Amino acid sequence: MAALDRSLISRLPLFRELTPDEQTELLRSARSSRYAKDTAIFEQETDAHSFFVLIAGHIRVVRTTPDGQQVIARYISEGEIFGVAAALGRTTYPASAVAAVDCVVLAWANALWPELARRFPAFGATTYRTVGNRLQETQTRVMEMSTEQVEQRVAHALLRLANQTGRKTDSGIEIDFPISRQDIAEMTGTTLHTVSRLLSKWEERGIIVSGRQKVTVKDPHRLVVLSENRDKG
Amino acid sequence: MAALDRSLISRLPLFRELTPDEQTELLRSARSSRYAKDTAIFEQETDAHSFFVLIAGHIRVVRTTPDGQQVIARYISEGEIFGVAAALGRTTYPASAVAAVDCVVLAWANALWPELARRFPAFGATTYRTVGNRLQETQTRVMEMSTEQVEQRVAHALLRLANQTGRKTDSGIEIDFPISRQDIAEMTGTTLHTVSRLLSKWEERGIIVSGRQKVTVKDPHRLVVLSENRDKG
DNA sequence: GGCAGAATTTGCGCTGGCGCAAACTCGGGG
DNA sequence: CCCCGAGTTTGCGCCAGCGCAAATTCTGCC
Repeated sequence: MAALDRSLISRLPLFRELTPDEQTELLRSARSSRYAKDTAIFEQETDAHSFFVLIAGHIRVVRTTPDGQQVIARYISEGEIFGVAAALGRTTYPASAVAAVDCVVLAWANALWPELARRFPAFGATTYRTVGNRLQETQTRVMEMSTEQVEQRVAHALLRLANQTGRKTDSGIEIDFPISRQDIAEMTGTTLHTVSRLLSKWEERGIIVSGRQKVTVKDPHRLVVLSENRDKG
Repeated sequence: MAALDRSLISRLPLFRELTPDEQTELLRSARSSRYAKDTAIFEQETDAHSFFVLIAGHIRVVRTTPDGQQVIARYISEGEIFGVAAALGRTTYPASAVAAVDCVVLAWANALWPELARRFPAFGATTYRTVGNRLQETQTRVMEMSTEQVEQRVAHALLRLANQTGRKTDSGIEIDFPISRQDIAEMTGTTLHTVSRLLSKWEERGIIVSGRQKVTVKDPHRLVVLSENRDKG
């Protein structure tokens, strides 16, 4: 394996508080891998052996129900840490991680976590802050599913995707990885049919443009209105 | 304030890995308070000043939407740590904590967290394990809300309550704090009307008995069947 | 012991969104 | 360049569960 270059991580918030030497040291214990689109980085319920940082690409975190239905827990963007079972004392991964596009990933063996967290406190702290954010986001999602209509939830989901992974184009903010109606349905607790109908309606009104596995938000503001308003359908 | 007795916490899993001396030391930096039923230990969005351990009672963790609707994030039982904003680098509480019955609570100033976590690694590790469990539970709840019918969700919620806080009586497993139909609705994303109808139906069939702010599970097994089965209404 | 208010039950009508099915469209591999 | 299959759109019928409303039953307080 080639030595990993510090430039891989020096720009990422997760590592920014570390000195160059520390960054180099942290990298020395990591291994890097590529994952082709639609391959799994790890699978739900399997023994957690490593934790990861996404260097390039997008990852879909998916939980599968006992009867095989899938729910998308979240998307991971570049620079984010994921699969942090070790930091939370878990022995298995509670979900699967699947490359949404070709990805580059750094991995550390779980056994290294205690030492790394001790040696680089800022790294540990950032990780736990991330966990805290995800817990809150997940609870927010429970709230949305409890109190909002499907239309509001899908609007919220698109806005979140646009913010987190949106790429500005001349026609609007494009979600920069392939995402199907089915994916959006699995993020919002509805069916691909309902998502399709909503996107069609919004496209008619010029709020978005969408194609096969592709959504571009043209008018975020009107989407915000939809996400807040129980009526105004 | 009277000195806190080590017997308060020595039986709790959170502290069991600590030596008696360590337990005493940990207690020295804590303060204990009582909260009457329906009073708040902390409020959503306010500055997080402390983290807590519940010594006696039951606590409801509630999130309120911008338009005032409430969702119950979880119930805290005796011995559990809660309000751990500090450990996750948050500056405000993401939810409110309200005493479901009269409660006794230990509190530590947030500023103490780093030192305590360093000094008592087992304490920190247990806390993070708890956070990990809650994250997973919350994601499970998202899954349930995405894929299950209301009847299944309410059955799941009752089973969870019975397991976590159930008290065995001669007539079944009684949830040992006052819980209204409205509360159950806020846990499962439905309305008190629907909960009431379900409980009535289950009572007719002898699966539960229920009264005002009270539910006793008589036949957990049939409740499990209901929680798993999309039909068999 | 009685009363006011809270919690619960139950009826009824309506509808958002699901399930099913069929048609259509697009993009990539052969 | 054409074909195949995945992804998407759209129509249609139905029903779980919500919203509203009213009646009923507790229960804690005075």
